[in-house]
Amino acid sequence: MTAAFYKNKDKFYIAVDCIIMGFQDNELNILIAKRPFEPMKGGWSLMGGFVNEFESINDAAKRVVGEFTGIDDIYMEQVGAFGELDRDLERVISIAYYALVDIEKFDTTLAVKYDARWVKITQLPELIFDHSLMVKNTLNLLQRRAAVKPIGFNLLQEQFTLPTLQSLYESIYQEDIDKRNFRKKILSMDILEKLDEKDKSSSRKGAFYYRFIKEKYDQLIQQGLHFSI
Amino acid sequence: MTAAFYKNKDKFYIAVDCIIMGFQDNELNILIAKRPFEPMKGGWSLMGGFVNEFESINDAAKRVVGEFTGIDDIYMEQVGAFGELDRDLERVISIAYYALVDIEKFDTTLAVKYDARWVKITQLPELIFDHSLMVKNTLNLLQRRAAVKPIGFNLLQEQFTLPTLQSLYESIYQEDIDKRNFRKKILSMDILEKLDEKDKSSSRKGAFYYRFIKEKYDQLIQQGLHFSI
DNA sequence: GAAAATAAGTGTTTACTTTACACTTCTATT
DNA sequence: AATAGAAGTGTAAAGTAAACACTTATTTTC
Repeated sequence: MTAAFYKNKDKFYIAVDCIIMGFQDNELNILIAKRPFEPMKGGWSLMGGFVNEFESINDAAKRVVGEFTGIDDIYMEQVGAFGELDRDLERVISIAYYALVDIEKFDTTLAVKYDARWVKITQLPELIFDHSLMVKNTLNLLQRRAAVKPIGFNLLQEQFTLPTLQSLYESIYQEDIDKRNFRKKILSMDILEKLDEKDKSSSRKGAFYYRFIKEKYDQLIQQGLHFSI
Repeated sequence: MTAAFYKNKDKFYIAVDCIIMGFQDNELNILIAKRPFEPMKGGWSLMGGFVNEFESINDAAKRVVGEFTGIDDIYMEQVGAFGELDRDLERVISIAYYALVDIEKFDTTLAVKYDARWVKITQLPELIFDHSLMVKNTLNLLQRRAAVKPIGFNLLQEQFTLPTLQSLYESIYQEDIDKRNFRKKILSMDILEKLDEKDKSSSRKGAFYYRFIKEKYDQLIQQGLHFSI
């Protein structure tokens, strides 16, 4: 047999649908848009696009997130492939990726261009096709990942306060965390650097800024230890 | 815009590649075969097939595993989509699934038909394309899943001994487990039923058989408790 | 039929991790 | 000078995980 072996096989459109997450007002937000074309025109949808012949699926996802946010150094991970029959008019198999972005870097002119907006994860409307399922699976995956890898920092600016970091994890796990226990744990890993500057925007006392130091994290791993929240 | 929107998009062959796992000789085994066609003819390969137009990707995976094992009540889970450019001569995007089967139910005539064989996971040869990566990701996923869900039983016959169950987990985690701690933990969940019969095949004393009772597991969950090894 | 061989089976102690919990400090505002 | 409000701090108790060695049941051997 030769390449002709493939000839009688079916071919499919492949979409990438991206769960683009940002952190705003102490909550995870997801970028969604009104779908501009049929089918399901006008329905709320994740940001998506089609895979092109000469790009990998990972590259396609990176491209799509770049198109819709203007950001291109992005932490992404695949959620999985979704391929039920009734997903679309034409058969489309979709591969979902979540992306963690610093919402401050978001190019807001693109929100206008694509009729997109950031919506709190707790207040998402019903999304088209299986997009709601994709979000559900993403949150699941994110909860497992964020517990053992320092990926949460991708959602924050370089400098952040511990109260902010804590509320990020509270939003990811959707449950309250004890302030003392949280600080004890994150600081004991010695992967953060305390800065002299304070953020005074949310209290009179002000909260000190910290930075995540990747080198210190790498050291931790080299010692056979693990990140864990 | 209408369905015509899709018209200028590229289409792709979609394969499902299945990491079919069985448990034999106290070790996880994976079913692999010599590839019968080009490209990479003769290379070691996972069991795979192409997705057809009128089946979901999950159904395609079930079909493929059925074809190669003769078993059709199968625990499966998607590992993820693999879509690098150099995977094949023609562009093929592949979706990997792992399947946990009771190797006793395996139809051995199919092994002959497809030139397939069970190979210990610790002794796998280099596989074609990104199949080795798929196996690696599967073991990773399986380790995380098996720790919190009672999926290991899918690899065993209905009756099994605790020493067998333990060696299954040891093979999944690729590390030794303390016998007393293991028994304490698994028995404390009260999801197994001890039978009167013994397996005398591997010791003079013989080891009692146990059965996994799904109803007891469901009860556990209802009580807000969790399976955990 | 007694002794040996071998895997199955059994509890307790120690270390570690997680959870629960309340007051003081800092600083802007009144 | 007093007040308001979030930031910041430590300890004790409970629960979980890890370490560890001998007895039991049965077949095989002599």
